[in-house]
Amino acid sequence: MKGSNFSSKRELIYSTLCSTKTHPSAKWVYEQLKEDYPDLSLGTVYRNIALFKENGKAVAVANILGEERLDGDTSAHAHLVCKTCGKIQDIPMPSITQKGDAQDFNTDFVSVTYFGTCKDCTSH
Amino acid sequence: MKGSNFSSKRELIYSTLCSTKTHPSAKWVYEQLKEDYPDLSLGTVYRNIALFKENGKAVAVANILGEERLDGDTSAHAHLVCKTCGKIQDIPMPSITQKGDAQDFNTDFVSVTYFGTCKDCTSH
DNA sequence: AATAAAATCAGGAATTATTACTGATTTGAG
DNA sequence: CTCAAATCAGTAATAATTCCTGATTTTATT
Repeated sequence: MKGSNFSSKRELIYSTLCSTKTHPSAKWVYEQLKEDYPDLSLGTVYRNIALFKENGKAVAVANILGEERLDGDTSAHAHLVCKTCGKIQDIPMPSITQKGDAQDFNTDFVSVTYFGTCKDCTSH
Repeated sequence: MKGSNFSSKRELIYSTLCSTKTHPSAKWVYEQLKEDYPDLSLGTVYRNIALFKENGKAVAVANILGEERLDGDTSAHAHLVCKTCGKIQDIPMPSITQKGDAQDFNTDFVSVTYFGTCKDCTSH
């Protein structure tokens, strides 16, 4: 079954994704690792991240400045996204009312994101 | 000033974006228009949609199946996104608690999105 | 209406994020 | 140890999006 085998590269990619609060892009993960693991391929990073998303081990936060930004922390929390510098911060998940009835929709994941401008980009 | 001039193409693109509840991609908008306006360019659609986003006249809902999906309705509402077929539905905006204090963050827009599987994709 | 400057456009090239393919390597089960 | 399945590197291919240039349209001003 896909994604069930052990894979040292997969563990590397996952731990790197989870090692930061910056909500990185796939390319960032690749760049962090390629120094120490020069035989790592960008394609492998993309493929494994796709697996993580399928298996609910990672989520896409937003597409910022053309790059999909990821979060290996799938616990309930919301995000602040600065449109100017692209910085993404975690904040506690606000409590939200139920989305009415079932709506004939099977929800896997709720995303709450505040788009705006961070302090640094406001003051400068 | 950019985006302030009248432009017949811009109006076309905007009205097409607002004419549907399907939350289309830029390419979809282009394809709707190119029949009747064969001298419309895809680049023009992208450029104008970028202006709409800058000016708060449109928002990106999510990147689904590799395409950025848009909404010309910027009134407060939430979305149901089917990961399987890519369909996006509007639902009323749930009431959410404040995001704590100001957090030193100037919020322009709050996005609430439920990712999951729609009825059609669940039953089949 | 005529004109000039600014804004916008088409068309296509260029960029870039992401995916697909292939043959080699690694892993897991017997 | 051996074989099949999973995974990988490397690279080619794809596709979304942006950039560039010269032409057209719009706006402001006569």
